[in-house]
Amino acid sequence: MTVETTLFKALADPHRLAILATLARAGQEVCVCDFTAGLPLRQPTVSHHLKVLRDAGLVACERLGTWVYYTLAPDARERLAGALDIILPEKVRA
Amino acid sequence: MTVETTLFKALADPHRLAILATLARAGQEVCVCDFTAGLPLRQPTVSHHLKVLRDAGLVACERLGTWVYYTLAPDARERLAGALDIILPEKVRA
DNA sequence: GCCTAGTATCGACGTATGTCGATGCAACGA
DNA sequence: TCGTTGCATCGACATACGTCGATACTAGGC
Repeated sequence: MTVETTLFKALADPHRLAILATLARAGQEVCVCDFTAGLPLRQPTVSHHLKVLRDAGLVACERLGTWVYYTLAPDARERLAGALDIILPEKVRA
Repeated sequence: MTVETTLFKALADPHRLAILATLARAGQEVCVCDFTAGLPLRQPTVSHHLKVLRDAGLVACERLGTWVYYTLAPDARERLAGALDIILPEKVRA
C-alpha cells in the first residue's frame, strides 16, 4: 500500500478527523483522557484510532508520568499536502 | 457524515487514487474503458469506484454515444485542499 | 426491430474496519 | 509491596467495503 493510501485511509474516519482537528487547534499536547472525554467512544477505541494516526505518522506521543500526551506531527500538514499534490499535481509551472 | 469525511473516504483506496491521478495527468476526458484496461479490476468494480468518486463530487462524467467520459471535477483540488484546511487549519494569520 | 458494444446496477461473497469488554502493562502514591 | 490510575493490547463481534458474475440499461449499426 502506498504512503498516500495509508495517509488518506487514516483520514477516512470522522472520529480520527476530530482528533486531528483537536490537536491542530490546541497547538499543544493533548492527553488521551481528554479525547476519551470529548468523544462518544470508549477508551480502547480511542486508543485504536490514535494508533492508526501514529502508524500514519500524523501524530506523535510522549509519556509524562501516568499520562500520554499526543501532538500533531510537525510535518503532518506538509505530508498531507504533498500526498494531495502527488495524486492531483498542479498544472506544469511555467 | 461530514463533507470532509466523505471526501477523504473517497481517497482511501489505491485504485481510486490511481483513477484520480490518471484524470489529473490526462487533463482531458478519459473513457471508462481506459480505466478498465489500465486497472487490474473488472468493469463493474471500476464502475463502482467511479460512482464513489462521483458521489464525492471529485469527478464528473459525460455520455458521448455509447461511451462515458470522465473528467476531474474543476474544483477537486480546491475542495480537497479546503477540507484539509478545515481539519488542520494553518496558524492564525497576522 | 434486432443485435452488438459500453456502462451501470444488483446480489453475493470475503475481508477489512470500528467498536467494545476484558485484560495486561507502566507509573505513581501510600 | 500493594492498590490505583491511565493507557495499550487482545479477542470477539457487527458492519462497511472491495470485488466479482450476472443482468439491466443505453446508444448505435444493420
